[in-house]
Amino acid sequence: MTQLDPSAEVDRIATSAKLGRKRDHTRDPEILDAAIDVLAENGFDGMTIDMVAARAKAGKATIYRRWPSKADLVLDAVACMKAGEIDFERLPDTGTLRGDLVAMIRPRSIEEAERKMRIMAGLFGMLSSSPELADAAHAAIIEPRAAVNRMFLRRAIERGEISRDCDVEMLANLIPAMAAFRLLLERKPVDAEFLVSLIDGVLLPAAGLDRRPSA
Amino acid sequence: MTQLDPSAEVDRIATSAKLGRKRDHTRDPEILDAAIDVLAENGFDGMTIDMVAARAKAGKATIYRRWPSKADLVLDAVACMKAGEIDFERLPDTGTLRGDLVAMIRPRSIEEAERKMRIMAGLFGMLSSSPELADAAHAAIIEPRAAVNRMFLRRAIERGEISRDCDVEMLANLIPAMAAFRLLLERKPVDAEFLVSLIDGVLLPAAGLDRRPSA
DNA sequence: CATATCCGAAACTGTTGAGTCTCGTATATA
DNA sequence: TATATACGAGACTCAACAGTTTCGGATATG
Repeated sequence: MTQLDPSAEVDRIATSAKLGRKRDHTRDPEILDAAIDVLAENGFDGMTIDMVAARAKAGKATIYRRWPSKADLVLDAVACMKAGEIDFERLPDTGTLRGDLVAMIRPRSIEEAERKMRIMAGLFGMLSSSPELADAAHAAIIEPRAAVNRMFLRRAIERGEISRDCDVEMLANLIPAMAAFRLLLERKPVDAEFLVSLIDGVLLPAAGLDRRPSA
Repeated sequence: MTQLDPSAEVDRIATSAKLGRKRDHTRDPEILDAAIDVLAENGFDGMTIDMVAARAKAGKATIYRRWPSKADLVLDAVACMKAGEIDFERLPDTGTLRGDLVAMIRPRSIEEAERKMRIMAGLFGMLSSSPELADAAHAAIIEPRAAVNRMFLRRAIERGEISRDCDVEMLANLIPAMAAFRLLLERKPVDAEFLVSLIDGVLLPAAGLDRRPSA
Protein backbone atom coordinates (compact mmCIF):
# COMPACT_ATOMS: atom_id res chain seq x y z
CA MET A 1 0.00 0.00 0.00
CA THR A 2 2.37 2.62 1.24
CA GLN A 3 5.38 3.36 -0.89
CA LEU A 4 8.04 5.43 0.69
CA ASP A 5 10.96 4.68 -1.53
CA PRO A 6 11.12 2.31 -4.50
CA SER A 7 14.30 0.58 -3.44
CA ALA A 8 13.13 0.13 0.14
CA GLU A 9 9.87 -1.30 -1.12
CA VAL A 10 11.63 -3.87 -3.29
CA ASP A 11 13.93 -4.72 -0.42
CA ARG A 12 11.07 -5.28 1.98
CA ILE A 13 9.21 -7.54 -0.41
CA ALA A 14 12.35 -9.57 -1.07
CA THR A 15 13.19 -10.10 2.58
CA SER A 16 9.70 -10.84 3.73
CA ALA A 17 9.27 -13.37 0.93
CA LYS A 18 12.59 -15.01 1.69
CA LEU A 19 12.26 -15.20 5.44
CA GLY A 20 8.52 -15.65 5.62
CA ARG A 21 8.78 -13.90 8.91
CA LYS A 22 5.95 -14.50 11.32
CA ARG A 23 3.21 -11.98 11.23
CA ASP A 24 2.92 -11.34 14.92
CA HIS A 25 -0.28 -9.46 15.33
CA THR A 26 -0.15 -10.67 18.87
CA ARG A 27 -1.98 -7.57 20.01
CA ASP A 28 -5.13 -8.54 18.13
CA PRO A 29 -7.02 -9.95 21.11
CA GLU A 30 -6.38 -6.92 23.29
CA ILE A 31 -7.40 -4.58 20.52
CA LEU A 32 -10.58 -6.51 19.75
CA ASP A 33 -11.49 -6.62 23.42
CA ALA A 34 -10.90 -2.91 23.72
CA ALA A 35 -13.02 -2.32 20.64
CA ILE A 36 -15.93 -4.27 22.13
CA ASP A 37 -15.61 -2.38 25.41
CA VAL A 38 -15.58 1.01 23.74
CA LEU A 39 -18.42 -0.03 21.47
CA ALA A 40 -20.55 -1.16 24.40
CA GLU A 41 -19.93 2.14 26.20
CA ASN A 42 -20.27 4.59 23.32
CA GLY A 43 -22.01 2.93 20.41
CA PHE A 44 -20.57 2.71 16.92
CA ASP A 45 -20.78 6.41 16.12
CA GLY A 46 -19.53 7.49 19.51
CA MET A 47 -16.54 5.22 19.39
CA THR A 48 -13.23 6.53 18.06
CA ILE A 49 -10.14 4.64 17.02
CA ASP A 50 -8.15 6.73 19.46
CA MET A 51 -10.34 5.46 22.29
CA VAL A 52 -9.71 1.88 21.23
CA ALA A 53 -5.99 2.48 20.90
CA ALA A 54 -5.81 4.14 24.31
CA ARG A 55 -7.80 1.36 25.98
CA ALA A 56 -5.63 -1.33 24.38
CA LYS A 57 -2.47 0.70 25.05
CA ALA A 58 -1.74 0.34 21.39
CA GLY A 59 -0.80 2.81 18.70
CA LYS A 60 -3.41 3.91 16.23
CA ALA A 61 -1.10 2.80 13.43
CA THR A 62 -1.01 -0.71 14.85
CA ILE A 63 -4.76 -0.90 14.49
CA TYR A 64 -4.70 0.36 10.92
CA ARG A 65 -1.90 -2.05 10.04
CA ARG A 66 -4.26 -4.87 10.83
CA TRP A 67 -7.74 -3.59 9.86
CA PRO A 68 -8.38 -1.34 6.89
CA SER A 69 -11.15 0.66 8.52
CA LYS A 70 -13.17 1.24 11.65
CA ALA A 71 -16.04 -0.76 10.19
CA ASP A 72 -13.79 -3.75 9.57
CA LEU A 73 -12.44 -3.57 13.09
CA VAL A 74 -15.91 -3.56 14.59
CA LEU A 75 -17.09 -6.37 12.33
CA ASP A 76 -14.12 -8.48 13.35
CA ALA A 77 -14.54 -7.61 17.00
CA VAL A 78 -18.18 -8.65 16.98
CA ALA A 79 -17.49 -11.81 15.01
CA CYS A 80 -14.65 -12.82 17.33
CA MET A 81 -16.63 -11.98 20.44
CA LYS A 82 -16.29 -15.41 22.01
CA ALA A 83 -15.89 -14.00 25.49
CA GLY A 84 -18.71 -15.21 27.68
CA GLU A 85 -19.71 -17.82 25.16
CA ILE A 86 -22.06 -20.39 26.62
CA ASP A 87 -20.54 -23.68 27.63
CA PHE A 88 -23.06 -26.24 26.49
CA GLU A 89 -21.45 -28.93 28.63
CA ARG A 90 -22.22 -27.11 31.83
CA LEU A 91 -25.82 -26.20 31.19
CA PRO A 92 -28.35 -27.22 33.82
CA ASP A 93 -30.36 -30.40 33.29
CA THR A 94 -32.81 -30.51 36.17
CA GLY A 95 -35.41 -32.79 34.66
CA THR A 96 -38.08 -30.09 34.29
CA LEU A 97 -38.38 -27.19 31.87
CA ARG A 98 -39.03 -24.78 34.69
CA GLY A 99 -36.04 -26.08 36.61
CA ASP A 100 -33.75 -25.63 33.64
CA LEU A 101 -34.99 -22.12 32.89
CA VAL A 102 -34.83 -20.94 36.50
CA ALA A 103 -31.36 -22.44 36.89
CA MET A 104 -30.20 -20.10 34.13
CA ILE A 105 -31.10 -17.07 36.23
CA ARG A 106 -27.78 -16.15 37.75
CA PRO A 107 -26.15 -12.78 38.34
CA ARG A 108 -23.40 -13.87 35.98
CA SER A 109 -25.66 -14.61 33.04
CA ILE A 110 -27.82 -11.53 33.63
CA GLU A 111 -24.73 -9.35 33.63
CA GLU A 112 -23.48 -11.03 30.48
CA ALA A 113 -26.82 -10.52 28.78
CA GLU A 114 -26.88 -6.85 29.73
CA ARG A 115 -23.47 -6.37 28.23
CA LYS A 116 -24.45 -8.05 24.99
CA MET A 117 -27.58 -5.96 24.78
CA ARG A 118 -25.56 -2.81 25.20
CA ILE A 119 -23.27 -3.89 22.39
CA MET A 120 -26.28 -4.63 20.23
CA ALA A 121 -27.73 -1.22 21.03
CA GLY A 122 -24.50 0.40 19.96
CA LEU A 123 -24.69 -1.38 16.63
CA PHE A 124 -28.29 -0.48 15.80
CA GLY A 125 -27.35 2.44 13.63
CA MET A 126 -25.16 0.26 11.43
CA LEU A 127 -27.39 -2.78 11.11
CA SER A 128 -29.50 -1.40 8.29
CA SER A 129 -26.53 -0.33 6.19
CA SER A 130 -24.34 -3.34 6.80
CA PRO A 131 -25.97 -6.76 6.41
CA GLU A 132 -22.62 -8.41 7.14
CA LEU A 133 -22.45 -6.72 10.50
CA ALA A 134 -26.09 -7.50 11.17
CA ASP A 135 -25.44 -11.20 10.55
CA ALA A 136 -22.34 -11.23 12.73
CA ALA A 137 -24.18 -9.47 15.54
CA HIS A 138 -27.09 -11.87 15.33
CA ALA A 139 -24.82 -14.90 15.39
CA ALA A 140 -22.70 -13.63 18.26
CA ILE A 141 -25.29 -11.98 20.45
CA ILE A 142 -28.79 -13.27 19.82
CA GLU A 143 -28.44 -16.79 18.53
CA PRO A 144 -26.49 -18.31 21.47
CA ARG A 145 -29.17 -17.28 23.94
CA ALA A 146 -32.01 -18.61 21.84
CA ALA A 147 -30.13 -21.86 21.20
CA VAL A 148 -30.05 -22.70 24.88
CA ASN A 149 -33.76 -22.10 25.31
CA ARG A 150 -34.43 -24.13 22.18
CA MET A 151 -32.52 -27.04 23.65
CA PHE A 152 -34.44 -26.86 26.93
CA LEU A 153 -37.73 -26.82 25.03
CA ARG A 154 -36.81 -29.72 22.76
CA ARG A 155 -35.70 -31.74 25.75
CA ALA A 156 -39.01 -31.02 27.48
CA ILE A 157 -40.87 -32.15 24.38
CA GLU A 158 -38.84 -35.36 24.16
CA ARG A 159 -39.58 -36.27 27.71
CA GLY A 160 -43.25 -35.56 27.13
CA GLU A 161 -43.36 -32.67 29.54
CA ILE A 162 -44.80 -30.16 27.09
CA SER A 163 -46.82 -30.39 23.91
CA ARG A 164 -45.13 -31.28 20.64
CA ASP A 165 -47.29 -28.60 18.99
CA CYS A 166 -45.88 -25.64 20.82
CA ASP A 167 -43.98 -23.03 18.83
CA VAL A 168 -40.38 -23.70 19.88
CA GLU A 169 -38.91 -20.84 17.84
CA MET A 170 -41.33 -18.34 19.32
CA LEU A 171 -40.85 -19.55 22.87
CA ALA A 172 -37.06 -19.70 22.55
CA ASN A 173 -37.07 -16.01 21.68
CA LEU A 174 -39.54 -15.04 24.37
CA ILE A 175 -37.13 -14.44 27.23
CA PRO A 176 -34.45 -12.68 25.17
CA ALA A 177 -37.08 -10.48 23.52
CA MET A 178 -38.81 -9.47 26.73
CA ALA A 179 -35.49 -8.89 28.46
CA ALA A 180 -34.19 -6.74 25.62
CA PHE A 181 -37.41 -4.74 25.53
CA ARG A 182 -37.37 -4.15 29.25
CA LEU A 183 -33.69 -3.26 29.39
CA LEU A 184 -33.30 -1.12 26.27
CA LEU A 185 -36.71 0.40 25.67
CA GLU A 186 -38.26 0.53 29.12
CA ARG A 187 -34.92 1.03 30.83
CA LYS A 188 -35.93 -1.08 33.78
CA PRO A 189 -33.72 -3.70 35.42
CA VAL A 190 -33.97 -7.31 34.29
CA ASP A 191 -33.92 -9.02 37.67
CA ALA A 192 -34.80 -12.49 38.90
CA GLU A 193 -38.30 -11.44 39.88
CA PHE A 194 -39.06 -10.27 36.37
CA LEU A 195 -37.62 -13.41 34.80
CA VAL A 196 -39.52 -15.75 37.11
CA SER A 197 -42.76 -13.90 36.40
CA LEU A 198 -42.06 -14.24 32.73
CA ILE A 199 -41.33 -17.94 32.97
CA ASP A 200 -44.27 -18.80 35.22
CA GLY A 201 -46.75 -16.32 33.87
CA VAL A 202 -46.09 -16.55 30.15
CA LEU A 203 -43.62 -19.13 28.92
CA LEU A 204 -44.80 -22.21 30.81
CA PRO A 205 -48.52 -21.59 30.20
CA ALA A 206 -47.77 -21.05 26.52
CA ALA A 207 -45.84 -24.32 26.50
CA GLY A 208 -48.94 -26.07 27.77
CA LEU A 209 -47.97 -26.29 31.42
CA ASP A 210 -50.38 -25.02 34.04
CA ARG A 211 -49.54 -22.15 36.23
CA ARG A 212 -47.80 -23.35 39.32
CA PRO A 213 -50.19 -24.56 42.05
CA SER A 214 -49.45 -21.64 44.38
CA ALA A 215 -51.44 -19.02 42.45
CA MET B 1 -17.77 20.52 0.09
CA THR B 2 -18.13 24.22 -0.69
CA GLN B 3 -15.73 25.89 -3.07
CA LEU B 4 -14.34 29.19 -2.03
CA ASP B 5 -14.39 31.37 -5.08
CA PRO B 6 -14.33 35.16 -4.74
CA SER B 7 -16.31 35.77 -7.90
CA ALA B 8 -18.67 32.95 -7.16
CA GLU B 9 -22.11 32.57 -8.57
CA VAL B 10 -23.52 35.04 -6.10
CA ASP B 11 -25.62 36.46 -8.87
CA ARG B 12 -27.73 33.38 -9.35
CA ILE B 13 -31.22 34.40 -10.11
CA ALA B 14 -32.63 30.95 -10.45
CA THR B 15 -34.47 31.16 -7.18
CA SER B 16 -36.23 34.40 -7.91
CA ALA B 17 -38.76 32.62 -10.08
CA LYS B 18 -40.20 30.80 -7.10
CA LEU B 19 -43.84 31.35 -6.48
CA GLY B 20 -45.09 33.35 -3.60
CA ARG B 21 -45.28 30.85 -0.80
CA LYS B 22 -47.56 31.55 2.06
CA ARG B 23 -45.38 32.39 5.04
CA ASP B 24 -46.88 31.07 8.17
CA HIS B 25 -45.34 32.59 11.16
CA THR B 26 -44.29 29.14 12.19
CA ARG B 27 -42.82 26.48 9.99
CA ASP B 28 -42.43 24.35 13.10
CA PRO B 29 -44.71 21.47 12.09
CA GLU B 30 -43.05 20.94 8.72
CA ILE B 31 -39.60 21.07 10.28
CA LEU B 32 -40.53 18.67 13.07
CA ASP B 33 -42.06 16.25 10.57
CA ALA B 34 -38.96 16.45 8.42
CA ALA B 35 -36.79 15.84 11.47
CA ILE B 36 -38.73 12.69 12.34
CA ASP B 37 -38.48 11.46 8.76
CA VAL B 38 -34.76 12.02 8.54
CA LEU B 39 -34.29 10.50 11.99
CA ALA B 40 -36.22 7.37 11.02
CA GLU B 41 -34.14 6.98 7.86
CA ASN B 42 -30.67 7.80 9.19
CA GLY B 43 -30.63 7.55 12.95
CA PHE B 44 -29.56 10.39 15.23
CA ASP B 45 -25.90 10.37 14.27
CA GLY B 46 -26.57 9.94 10.58
CA MET B 47 -29.01 12.81 10.50
CA THR B 48 -27.77 16.29 9.62
CA ILE B 49 -29.48 19.61 10.04
CA ASP B 50 -28.95 20.23 6.34
CA MET B 51 -30.98 17.11 5.57
CA VAL B 52 -33.80 18.33 7.76
CA ALA B 53 -33.68 21.78 6.24
CA ALA B 54 -33.71 20.37 2.71
CA ARG B 55 -36.59 18.03 3.45
CA ALA B 56 -38.63 20.82 5.05
CA LYS B 57 -37.60 23.24 2.30
CA ALA B 58 -36.43 25.50 5.07
CA GLY B 59 -33.22 27.37 5.70
CA LYS B 60 -30.79 26.04 8.24
CA ALA B 61 -30.94 29.38 10.01
CA THR B 62 -34.70 29.04 10.40
CA ILE B 63 -34.17 25.83 12.30
CA TYR B 64 -31.56 27.37 14.57
CA ARG B 65 -33.83 30.35 15.21
CA ARG B 66 -36.29 27.94 16.84
CA TRP B 67 -34.13 25.28 18.46
CA PRO B 68 -30.75 25.91 20.06
CA SER B 69 -29.25 22.58 19.02
CA LYS B 70 -29.78 19.39 17.08
CA ALA B 71 -30.52 17.53 20.30
CA ASP B 72 -33.25 20.02 21.21
CA LEU B 73 -34.79 19.69 17.78
CA VAL B 74 -34.90 15.91 18.02
CA LEU B 75 -36.26 15.98 21.54
CA ASP B 76 -39.03 18.33 20.47
CA ALA B 77 -39.75 16.32 17.34
CA VAL B 78 -40.12 13.11 19.31
CA ALA B 79 -42.20 14.75 22.01
CA CYS B 80 -44.52 16.36 19.46
CA MET B 81 -44.78 13.18 17.40
CA LYS B 82 -48.55 13.02 17.39
CA ALA B 83 -48.70 11.73 13.84
CA GLY B 84 -50.23 8.30 13.80
CA GLU B 85 -51.44 8.64 17.34
CA ILE B 86 -53.97 6.00 18.27
CA ASP B 87 -57.58 7.08 18.25
CA PHE B 88 -59.06 5.45 21.31
CA GLU B 89 -62.58 6.12 20.07
CA ARG B 90 -62.13 3.91 17.05
CA LEU B 91 -60.52 0.92 18.70
CA PRO B 92 -62.14 -2.46 18.08
CA ASP B 93 -64.49 -3.90 20.70
CA THR B 94 -65.41 -7.33 19.44
CA GLY B 95 -66.45 -8.92 22.71
CA THR B 96 -63.47 -11.27 22.95
CA LEU B 97 -59.84 -10.63 23.76
CA ARG B 98 -58.73 -12.55 20.71
CA GLY B 99 -61.14 -10.65 18.50
CA ASP B 100 -59.85 -7.30 19.75
CA LEU B 101 -56.20 -8.28 19.34
CA VAL B 102 -56.65 -9.75 15.88
CA ALA B 103 -58.68 -6.73 14.78
CA MET B 104 -55.60 -4.59 15.51
CA ILE B 105 -53.62 -6.47 12.87
CA ARG B 106 -53.95 -4.20 9.87
CA PRO B 107 -51.42 -3.12 7.26
CA ARG B 108 -51.85 0.40 8.55
CA SER B 109 -50.96 -0.34 12.15
CA ILE B 110 -48.11 -2.68 11.20
CA GLU B 111 -46.63 0.01 8.99
CA GLU B 112 -47.03 2.57 11.73
CA ALA B 113 -45.36 0.28 14.23
CA GLU B 114 -42.45 -0.35 11.89
CA ARG B 115 -41.94 3.35 11.47
CA LYS B 116 -41.95 3.95 15.21
CA MET B 117 -39.49 1.13 15.72
CA ARG B 118 -37.16 2.61 13.17
CA ILE B 119 -37.32 5.95 14.98
CA MET B 120 -36.62 4.20 18.24
CA ALA B 121 -33.67 2.37 16.69
CA GLY B 122 -32.27 5.69 15.50
CA LEU B 123 -32.46 7.03 19.03
CA PHE B 124 -30.76 4.13 20.78
CA GLY B 125 -27.38 5.78 20.80
CA MET B 126 -28.74 8.82 22.62
CA LEU B 127 -31.00 7.09 25.15
CA SER B 128 -28.25 6.35 27.64
CA SER B 129 -26.86 9.88 27.62
CA SER B 130 -30.16 11.73 27.60
CA PRO B 131 -32.80 10.62 30.08
CA GLU B 132 -35.08 13.38 28.85
CA LEU B 133 -35.02 11.98 25.35
CA ALA B 134 -35.45 8.46 26.66
CA ASP B 135 -38.59 9.51 28.52
CA ALA B 136 -40.00 11.33 25.52
CA ALA B 137 -39.33 8.37 23.26
CA HIS B 138 -40.93 5.99 25.69
CA ALA B 139 -44.02 8.14 26.06
CA ALA B 140 -44.41 8.73 22.33
CA ILE B 141 -43.46 5.36 20.91
CA ILE B 142 -43.83 2.57 23.42
CA GLU B 143 -46.51 3.62 25.85
CA PRO B 144 -49.38 4.16 23.35
CA ARG B 145 -49.06 0.64 22.01
CA ALA B 146 -48.96 -0.95 25.43
CA ALA B 147 -51.89 1.18 26.60
CA VAL B 148 -54.18 -0.31 23.99
CA ASN B 149 -53.25 -3.86 24.91
CA ARG B 150 -53.68 -3.00 28.57
CA MET B 151 -57.20 -1.78 27.87
CA PHE B 152 -58.10 -4.95 25.96
CA LEU B 153 -56.78 -7.09 28.79
CA ARG B 154 -58.61 -5.14 31.50
CA ARG B 155 -61.81 -5.34 29.51
CA ALA B 156 -61.38 -9.10 29.18
CA ILE B 157 -60.84 -9.37 32.92
CA GLU B 158 -63.93 -7.29 33.65
CA ARG B 159 -66.12 -9.48 31.49
CA GLY B 160 -64.69 -12.57 33.17
CA GLU B 161 -63.05 -13.87 30.03
CA ILE B 162 -59.57 -14.19 31.51
CA SER B 163 -58.16 -14.62 34.98
CA ARG B 164 -57.84 -11.66 37.31
CA ASP B 165 -54.46 -12.99 38.34
CA CYS B 166 -52.74 -12.65 35.01
CA ASP B 167 -49.89 -10.19 34.68
CA VAL B 168 -51.47 -7.39 32.66
CA GLU B 169 -48.28 -5.33 32.45
CA MET B 170 -46.27 -8.25 31.19
CA LEU B 171 -48.88 -9.31 28.66
CA ALA B 172 -49.47 -5.75 27.43
CA ASN B 173 -45.80 -5.55 26.52
CA LEU B 174 -45.65 -9.00 24.95
CA ILE B 175 -46.66 -8.10 21.41
CA PRO B 176 -44.62 -4.88 21.20
CA ALA B 177 -41.57 -6.64 22.64
CA MET B 178 -41.73 -9.65 20.35
CA ALA B 179 -42.42 -7.44 17.34
CA ALA B 180 -39.52 -5.14 18.13
CA PHE B 181 -37.19 -8.08 18.68
CA ARG B 182 -38.21 -9.70 15.41
CA LEU B 183 -38.01 -6.51 13.42
CA LEU B 184 -34.89 -4.89 14.82
CA LEU B 185 -32.74 -7.76 16.05
CA GLU B 186 -33.80 -10.66 13.86
CA ARG B 187 -34.56 -8.43 10.90
CA LYS B 188 -37.53 -10.52 9.86
CA PRO B 189 -40.89 -9.12 8.78
CA VAL B 190 -43.64 -8.69 11.36
CA ASP B 191 -46.57 -10.01 9.36
CA ALA B 192 -50.07 -11.18 10.23
CA GLU B 193 -48.99 -14.81 10.46
CA PHE B 194 -46.39 -14.01 13.07
CA LEU B 195 -48.77 -11.89 15.10
CA VAL B 196 -51.55 -14.49 15.05
CA SER B 197 -49.10 -17.18 16.13
CA LEU B 198 -47.98 -14.93 18.94
CA ILE B 199 -51.54 -14.21 20.06
CA ASP B 200 -52.79 -17.78 19.85
CA GLY B 201 -49.61 -19.56 20.87
CA VAL B 202 -48.42 -17.34 23.68
CA LEU B 203 -50.60 -14.46 24.76
CA LEU B 204 -53.96 -16.20 25.07
CA PRO B 205 -52.57 -19.31 26.80
CA ALA B 206 -50.70 -17.06 29.21
CA ALA B 207 -53.93 -15.17 29.86
CA GLY B 208 -55.55 -18.45 30.85
CA LEU B 209 -57.41 -19.13 27.61
CA ASP B 210 -56.96 -22.47 25.90
CA ARG B 211 -55.36 -22.78 22.57
CA ARG B 212 -57.92 -22.54 19.81
CA PRO B 213 -59.59 -25.89 19.00
CA SER B 214 -58.07 -26.14 15.53
CA ALA B 215 -54.57 -26.90 16.86
C1' DC C 1 27.45 -5.24 17.86
C1' DA C 2 24.64 -5.28 13.28
C1' DT C 3 20.38 -5.80 11.13
C1' DA C 4 15.64 -6.12 10.63
C1' DT C 5 10.99 -5.97 12.11
C1' DC C 6 7.34 -4.51 15.12
C1' DC C 7 5.27 -1.31 17.87
C1' DG C 8 3.59 3.11 20.60
C1' DA C 9 3.39 7.88 20.35
C1' DA C 10 2.12 11.61 18.14
C1' DA C 11 2.06 14.97 14.38
C1' DC C 12 -0.34 15.49 10.25
C1' DT C 13 -4.14 15.68 6.35
C1' DG C 14 -8.73 15.83 4.67
C1' DT C 15 -13.50 15.57 5.33
C1' DT C 16 -17.71 16.12 7.64
C1' DG C 17 -21.04 18.42 10.00
C1' DA C 18 -22.78 21.61 13.96
C1' DG C 19 -23.67 26.07 14.62
C1' DT C 20 -23.21 31.30 12.89
C1' DC C 21 -23.77 34.92 9.89
C1' DT C 22 -25.02 37.66 5.85
C1' DC C 23 -27.89 38.87 2.21
C1' DG C 24 -31.62 39.19 -1.08
C1' DT C 25 -36.47 38.57 -1.21
C1' DA C 26 -41.29 37.94 -0.07
C1' DT C 27 -44.96 39.35 2.86
C1' DA C 28 -47.46 42.28 6.13
C1' DT C 29 -48.83 46.48 7.78
C1' DA C 30 -49.30 51.39 7.55
C1' DT D 1 -44.62 53.50 -1.22
C1' DA D 2 -42.06 52.79 3.13
C1' DT D 3 -40.68 49.98 6.89
C1' DA D 4 -40.23 45.92 9.48
C1' DT D 5 -39.96 41.10 9.82
C1' DA D 6 -39.53 36.26 8.64
C1' DC D 7 -37.57 33.38 5.66
C1' DG D 8 -34.43 30.52 2.06
C1' DA D 9 -30.07 30.13 0.44
C1' DG D 10 -25.72 29.30 1.29
C1' DA D 11 -21.05 30.91 2.65
C1' DC D 12 -18.38 30.68 6.73
C1' DT D 13 -15.90 29.02 11.22
C1' DC D 14 -14.47 25.60 14.10
C1' DA D 15 -13.91 21.12 16.21
C1' DA D 16 -13.88 16.23 15.92
C1' DC D 17 -12.42 12.29 13.92
C1' DA D 18 -10.94 8.73 10.16
C1' DG D 19 -7.05 7.54 8.25
C1' DT D 20 -1.64 8.39 7.15
C1' DT D 21 2.98 9.13 8.02
C1' DT D 22 7.11 9.68 10.75
C1' DC D 23 10.16 8.48 14.24
C1' DG D 24 12.44 6.63 18.08
C1' DG D 25 12.68 2.70 20.98
C1' DA D 26 12.12 -2.21 21.90
C1' DT D 27 13.07 -6.85 20.76
C1' DA D 28 14.87 -10.64 18.35
C1' DT D 29 18.46 -13.03 15.85
C1' DG D 30 23.01 -13.99 14.60
